Amino acid sequence: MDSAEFHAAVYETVRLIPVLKVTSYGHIAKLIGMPNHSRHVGQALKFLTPDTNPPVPWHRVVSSSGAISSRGPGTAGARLQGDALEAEGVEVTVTAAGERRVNFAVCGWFPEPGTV
DNA sequence: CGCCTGACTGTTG
DNA sequence: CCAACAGCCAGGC
Repeated sequence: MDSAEFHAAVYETVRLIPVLKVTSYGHIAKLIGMPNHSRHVGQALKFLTPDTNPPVPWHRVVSSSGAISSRGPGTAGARLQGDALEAEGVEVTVTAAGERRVNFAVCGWFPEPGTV
């Protein structure tokens, strides 16, 4: 699988995430058969732009702990992701440190590979 | 070929 | 809950 196929696989999988559900980078990696490529899932997602077509609901992908990883300077990206999730009706918790996280117990989506 | 980086993860104390 | 560590691997230099 080359880089382009990897990206495509990640995008396809992310589009499978139901509304009001979120999952983790690591799980996306497992679903596409590459359990050790969690970092590259993030790399594939950052390659996306608001104009990407068809659209990919990347905001439904967070770290394994449910926290939204801050990328780049400040919390701009994480804030936008949190807003996008809230806009869809997902419960987003904001800690005292301003860190955004989602409640996996309520909206976690972790199907076993092969069952999707 | 080696070294560093990163939208990561799991274990340990 | 948080910090430190140790794996992980493609991509840029």
